[in-house]
Amino acid sequence: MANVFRALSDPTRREILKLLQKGNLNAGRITENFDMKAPSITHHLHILRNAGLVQSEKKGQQMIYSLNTTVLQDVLNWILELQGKSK
Amino acid sequence: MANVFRALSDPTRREILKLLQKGNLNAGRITENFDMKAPSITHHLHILRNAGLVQSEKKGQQMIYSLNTTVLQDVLNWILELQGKSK
DNA sequence: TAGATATTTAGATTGTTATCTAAATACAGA
DNA sequence: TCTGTATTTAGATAACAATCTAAATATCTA
Repeated sequence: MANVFRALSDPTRREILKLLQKGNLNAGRITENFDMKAPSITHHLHILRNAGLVQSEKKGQQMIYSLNTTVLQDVLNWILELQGKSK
Repeated sequence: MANVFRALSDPTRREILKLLQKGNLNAGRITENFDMKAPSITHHLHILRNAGLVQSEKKGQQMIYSLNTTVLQDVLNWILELQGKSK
């Protein structure tokens, strides 16, 4: 879960997640949304993938990224527990 | 809200919050729980305070820290929204 | 197969963060 | 007022993270 928290701590990565919420995107499309070079986005995607927050699938020469929110459940529970609103 | 995410991204700080959930503590008591020198804990407490996650009150020569979970609501909503379970 | 496009990898640079030691500040009690 | 205790501040160091350029890899299409 530490990986998830660390991944979420960066604003670019949070914005990537928001983009993917609207639908799957390839790396190029994601990059278009930021004032940043492609390798930097690749780096962020790698961290997100490592945290389990996104999944990737190769489709021809493109890499399609999709959101995976299941790992957020732990984070959610952690916060709820801290708030004393659960468990 | 970015400050909150950044504050939560560190494991020591998350543990501090967990400690404070059980009750208010002065800086010394918090420090006892970690294998770390006092100035480092002060540093973490400063970041937590900046994020609004803790409050502090001077009591004699001690500084009493307490948990404030109200700022977690935004984080919670952000996550729920990403999960598509709200808004 | 050659050239174009999409993405990633490698390596460098820069900025940020966590930690430490030493010193400063604030307060309490004799 | 002096001494001890609690906490923070200042400044240094080392590890980590974000970004870039250049190059490598993979795939598509003519």
